Amino acid sequence: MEDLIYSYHAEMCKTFSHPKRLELIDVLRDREMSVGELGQKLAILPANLSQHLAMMRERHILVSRKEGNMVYYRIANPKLLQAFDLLREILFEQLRQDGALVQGRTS
Amino acid sequence: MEDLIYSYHAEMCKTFSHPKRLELIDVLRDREMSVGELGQKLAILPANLSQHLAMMRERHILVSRKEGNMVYYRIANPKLLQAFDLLREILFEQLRQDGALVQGRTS
DNA sequence: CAGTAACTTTAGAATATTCTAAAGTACCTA
DNA sequence: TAGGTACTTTAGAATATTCTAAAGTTACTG
Repeated sequence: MEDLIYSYHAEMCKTFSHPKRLELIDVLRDREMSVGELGQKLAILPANLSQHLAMMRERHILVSRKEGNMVYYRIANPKLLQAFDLLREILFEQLRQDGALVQGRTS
Repeated sequence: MEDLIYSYHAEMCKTFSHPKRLELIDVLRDREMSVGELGQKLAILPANLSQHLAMMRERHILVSRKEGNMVYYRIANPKLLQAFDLLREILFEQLRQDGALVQGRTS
């Protein structure tokens, strides 16, 4: 039974295992956006963008809404951003300790 | 530059994209354990367990300590558990809404 | 209704992940 | 130092993920 929960949890985490999907989540942080708008921000082919969006929609990470010709996506659960930010904090703590990512930092 | 951060972030999340690795994190929640002890709890072949542990060690999710014949693993950063729990909360909210996971629930 | 814009889906090649079995290393103990 | 215990590494087959290009769908617009 617990095993099933770990599997669901892992499925959810797979969503976060791709840089472009993380970027999508980050870009959708404050407001919904149309697919076209997302495509402009992300430097990615439309087909590939659509695939990433579909995956996140199926896993209920994103929610979509159709309006005429356009489809708008937004983050399903704002708690997701808290988790996102927490992981990023951990990441920065690691990088600070390891001294990686030193080159190119502006701050 | 941001791209690099998303990549690091995604790399970290790959660690959480496997049920056995999530179970390892959960089992190590309260205290360090030897590899043997982990093997008993997890129903997994030693070689495979070792591979999962190595991956998490390399990504600084776990820390290991050798004592004589045995190797002990523990969670590197306690904030990780906060993120883990937050994601699990989101997961349960989703499951409650979707009505999945209904069969087999004891509570 | 023909043409176009905004997305999505499919197919399939390239790449990455996962698992098992076998071999390897390090340390302890008689 | 021979043998055992605890763990790791390697090799490679099975599976899953990702990307591109091409074709498909839906809705608007003249």
